[in-house]
Formats: sequence, structure tokens, C-alpha cells
Amino acid sequence: MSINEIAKYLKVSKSTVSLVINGKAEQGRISKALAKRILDYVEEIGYKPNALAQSLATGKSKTIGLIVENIGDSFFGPIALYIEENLRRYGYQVFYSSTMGDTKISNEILETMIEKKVEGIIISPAVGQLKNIQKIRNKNFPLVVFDRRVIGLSTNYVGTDNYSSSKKAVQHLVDQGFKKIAMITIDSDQPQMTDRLRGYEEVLNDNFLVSFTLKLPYRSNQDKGLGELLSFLHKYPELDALYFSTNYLCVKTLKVLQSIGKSTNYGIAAFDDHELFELYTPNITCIRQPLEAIANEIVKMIISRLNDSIELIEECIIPSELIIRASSKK
Amino acid sequence: MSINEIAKYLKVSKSTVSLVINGKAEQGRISKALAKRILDYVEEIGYKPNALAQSLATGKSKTIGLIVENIGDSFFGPIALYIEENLRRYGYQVFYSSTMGDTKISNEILETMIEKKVEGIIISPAVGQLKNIQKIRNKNFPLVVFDRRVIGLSTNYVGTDNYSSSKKAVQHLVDQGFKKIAMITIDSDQPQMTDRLRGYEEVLNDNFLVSFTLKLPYRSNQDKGLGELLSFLHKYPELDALYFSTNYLCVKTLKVLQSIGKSTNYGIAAFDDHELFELYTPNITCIRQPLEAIANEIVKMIISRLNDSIELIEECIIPSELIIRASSKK
DNA sequence: TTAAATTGCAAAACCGGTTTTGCAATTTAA
DNA sequence: TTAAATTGCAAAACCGGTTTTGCAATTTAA
Repeated sequence: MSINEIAKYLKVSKSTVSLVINGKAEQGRISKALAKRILDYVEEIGYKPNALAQSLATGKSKTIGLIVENIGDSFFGPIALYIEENLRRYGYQVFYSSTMGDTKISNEILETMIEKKVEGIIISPAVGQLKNIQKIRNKNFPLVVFDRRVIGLSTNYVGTDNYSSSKKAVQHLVDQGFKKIAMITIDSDQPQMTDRLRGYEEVLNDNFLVSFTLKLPYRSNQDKGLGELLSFLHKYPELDALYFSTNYLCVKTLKVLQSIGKSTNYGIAAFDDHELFELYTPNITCIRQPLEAIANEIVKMIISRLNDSIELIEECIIPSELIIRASSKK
Repeated sequence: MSINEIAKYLKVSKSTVSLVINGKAEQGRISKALAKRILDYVEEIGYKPNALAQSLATGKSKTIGLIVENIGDSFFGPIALYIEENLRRYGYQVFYSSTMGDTKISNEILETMIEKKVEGIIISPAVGQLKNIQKIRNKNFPLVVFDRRVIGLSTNYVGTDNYSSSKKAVQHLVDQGFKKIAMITIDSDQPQMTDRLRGYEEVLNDNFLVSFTLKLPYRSNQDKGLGELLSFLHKYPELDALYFSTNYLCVKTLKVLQSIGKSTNYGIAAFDDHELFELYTPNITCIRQPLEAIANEIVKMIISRLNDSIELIEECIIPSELIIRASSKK
């Protein structure tokens, strides 16, 4: 049932119906009697306007696009939950897509969402998206980047301080008496990862300790790199602690360690918390990003950009917490 | 830049432009020369059609709605990932929403998605959605229900066999020599939960064992019910095993147990796997639903419904696997 | 050479809305 | 009593597409 059919049935013009339905009877100088007749009929047949047509007419799609690496993981999943719940309160629906780190896919998704006229984009970018993101930023299109920056482009951004948080975690390991601390990270130029690595190297350097770094191939959904991991651990038997740039690398490694029966031989710390860490024996120290707070800031920022007329770029750095769990070495 | 502006600039009609862009130059009998001129210009300015207008005109929004309980959890998160990746290959975008089990919110979301003209709905329904889901099913609207059925309504459905899987898990505990097995579940009429409970009761009954059931209040994102949990365990000190109707209840309980130092005193099994279970000490036996297979079937089914002209209702029951991890009691 | 068929496109109708404009009919003010 | 203002709505223009129809101009067939 369309507004045209309603108009025809009631023998009024569709403009009248539209005005009444949208509570603009007064401003359209529609008589109370006619307004009531229309409202009654609309109610009776349970008419709901076609949102696509409304969007086309008003230029407001009430839709936001969310692009993350993997909505199924323990970082982006909860973030996606909070973002969507929050945006819903503002009347927005959310399109989501997982890139799995693939630049080409990520750019395609970006394009499709823009064609579908999302009003804004929230994205945790893959590497190599500079040009495409720059393009939409240049149009002053509402955009919030989170978790990792786009290198070489200043945008609205929400994230934690990866560098200093990483330092905190590694310093904790040092304070616990570990001397041979390896960092296990992914082979990627994602800025949040390089920042975490920098933090690690800085702390070791400050403490006159040797650094051991393993960069595993970046494919968050695959089991690649397990061989490299084992040979790395085998090559450096002197290691006494492992620091992971992300929680899933830690989990993956724990599985490998368990399979070879070395579970408890290392001091362990990881970036990003995981339900496992609290219950694993021994408990695992980690950096915990406040997921809900991050999501709230993202939503606050995108909503601002939707309403701003002037161009504005904001950064919001949300501190992370060092969750100390492991008992000391000595 | 719209198709109208292109037409105006090239001094042709917009119908001509539309036909050419959509590869229908031949069928519209547009000369090759003109077609090339149009395509060249379209290419030059990087024109992309407004998908909203297209949807309005064609009646195809290329959008699917996904409604789950909590996209941030370890069951729905991966399912959401696979569904979206899969649907993307068919050219569909996905709206998602988490209901957190709230019937009212779930119905509102359903309505909004329909107003936005999604072509189909994939839903893991909250309780009490019978009427609203019935309404859209009666319109022969493409709909796939998963994980839990809508009681009293036959719909397309994808899920596992909760009853028999539950029996397998409980039987395993019995076979391991446990005699006082409690089931910890949620206080909800969700059919997948009642089926799991039935399986538990049946096995205990068949083995002449007493059943102990604790129903915790249903709020998947809260820490309510921990007190009840403790007093339940305190009330029945004779319990030697715990069976959980869902993985997050198990995790929650393990945290409580850990805090009171009783971690390893029970035999444990849970419905749905969790990364923790493989690495926890001792390992935890569970029923593992094949998430990717479930998502694939869901997508296959919704795509079929989108293309079917005839009304068809299918059920797809995907077997779950009993992952045996815990060592035996004796 | 002329009627019929084909070519090549424009124009119109449609999808379903919103918003501005315009115009009788009525009411108010002078 | 008459001009001006207001009331109450319809009509038109617009958002940006798709698809069908229609009609000159050209080409083909008889």
C-alpha cells in the first residue's frame, strides 16, 4: 500500500497525505477533520512508508556502514554490538562487513556502501586504503576511523594509545624479572601493530635487554605460521617470556605450546583481553581496551559529523588498562 | 552526478543513458557510437548510480537483514561473519541488529528492516515473536529462522539437533562415571534451551540418576544470578559434574568457581564450544556446532527463497559434534 | 517507386515518497 | 460592501533511477 493508493482511496492528494502523516498538517494548513480521516485510515490499514523512497526524497538514508577486519572476533564483535545498539537509539541501521584484512575487498565494500547512500562510514581500515579513504574524506563525508589510523591521512579517529600501553605491558614483564622477552606480532604495516612493536623495543632498549621479534604472516583466520612459531621457540630456548601484539596470536600460541607440553614455561602478556586469559592457568596479563567506551566514542563522533555543517577533525585516544594477572617469576 | 545530469550534458535522454549503462544498448537499439560516447563519459566522471533509486525502481534492494541475540558473542559473531561474507558474493549487503533477547526491540528491528525494504530476513528469534514473524511469513516474505525455532510456526529453519546432541554430552558424563550431574541453564522458553534440558533429563532418567537443574535469569550481558549459582552449589555439595546449556554460562561459572577455589572439582561439559575450553585446565568437553556450515546453509536457503516463485518451507538440521576433552573421573 | 520493416532514439510512465507553489473559496478588515 | 488576508487543499516539481511506448528517419523488400 503506497501513499498514492491511500490518496486515491481517500480522494485527496498525496501531498496532503504526506504532510499529515509526517505531523505537518498544521504547517500545510490541513483541516483537523481531514487530518483525522487520513490518520485513521493509515492506522486502519497499518501503512508504513517505504523507507527507500523517503531516503531518496529526503537525502537521509538513516544508515551507517561499519567496516571491520572480522566481526566474529573478540575485539570487533563486542565493538559492533555496542555501535549498533547505540546508533539504533539515534534511528540508524548499520550495514556491516568484514574485510579479513583484504584491501581490495575493503575498498569494494566501501564503494558499495557509498552507492547505497550510507550517511556515514565507521571503518577500521585495511592497509593500503589511503586513496579510497582520502577520496571520501575529501568530500567531507562523515567518517570515523578506529583502532588503526590511515597512515598519511588525518581523519576523525578513535583508538587507544598503542605505544604507551605496549610499553606498560612490556615494562611489567621486565619488572617481574624476565630477561629474555620475545614479541610475537603479525607481519603487517598496520599502524597499531607497529606502535605496539615500537613500545616493546623501547622498553627493552631502556632496560639494556635484547629483543627477539617474530612476525607471523597476517591472515587472521588461518592457521598459517605455526611452523615458524615452533622453530622460533626452538631457535631461542633462552626465552623466558612472550609478549603478543594481539590476543588471538596469544591464544594460537598457547594451543601450540600446549600441544608440545610447554604451557607454563613462559611469562606471558598480550595486547587485548580475552575470556581465556582470566581462567587460563597461569592467568595471563594483558592490556584491556575499554570496548564499550571506544564504541560509545565512535558513535558520538559519527553522530556529530552527521550534524556538523563545518568540517571538523577530532581524535579521541582512550586509555587502556593493564590487567595484571600472572604471578611473578621469582 | 545523476543520470539526468549526464543526459543533459550529452544531450541525450536519460533512458538512453540508463540502457547503455546497464548493458542494454542492444535491446534498446542504441547505436554503438552513442553507446561508446556515453560509456566514455560515465567512465570519465566516475559515475556510480544511486542504489536507493535503483532499488526503488527495480524493487530489489540487494539487502538482507540479520537479527541475532548478540553479535558480540562467540556463537553469533562467527555466524555473522560467514553469513555476510557469503551473501556478499551474491551481491547482498547485510543490516545487523542484536536484540539481547528483548522481544520488543526485536520486533521493532524487524519492522524497521522491512520498511527499509530488505529482501529477506535471517533471524534467531527472541521469545514472543510469533505474531510478528507469522505476519511476514504469511506474506511469503523470504525468511530463514536459525538456532531456535519460533514455537507454533513452521518456517524455513537451520539449526542443530539440540535434543540428541544434549543427550550425547550428558551420556558422556554418565559414561565417565559421574553420578550427580547438574544442568545449569537459563530461565527461558527458547526452544533450543528446552530441547537441551529435555535431553539432559532423559539421559539421567534412563540411567536412574537424580537430576539437579538450575535456571539462571536470562540476561546474556549481565552478571546476574551469580549468587544463585553459589547457593545452588552450596546446597548440593554432592554434585560431581556440571552440564551447561550454553558456553557463556559455563565460562561465567568457571569464573565463580575459580574465585572460590573449586575449579577442578567437577566434571564439566557444555553446549557450544569456546576457545577457552581447549586450553582450560582441565580441558572441557563440549558440543560443537559447525558454525560455518550453519551459516552456509542459512545463506543457501535465503538465496533460494529470494529466487523461488513458489512457496516452500525447508528445515535443515546440521549435526553437532561431541568434542571429548576432559579425562575420565575414575 | 512505394509500402513495410527496421533503426535510433526521445518521451512518458513508473517506483514511492517530500516539499514548495498556486489557486479557489472563505473569512476578515476597512 | 469590497478588497485583502487567510484557509484548505491540489498540483507540480523534485529525488534518481528503469522500462515500455511511440515516432520520425532510414533502410529494405516488393
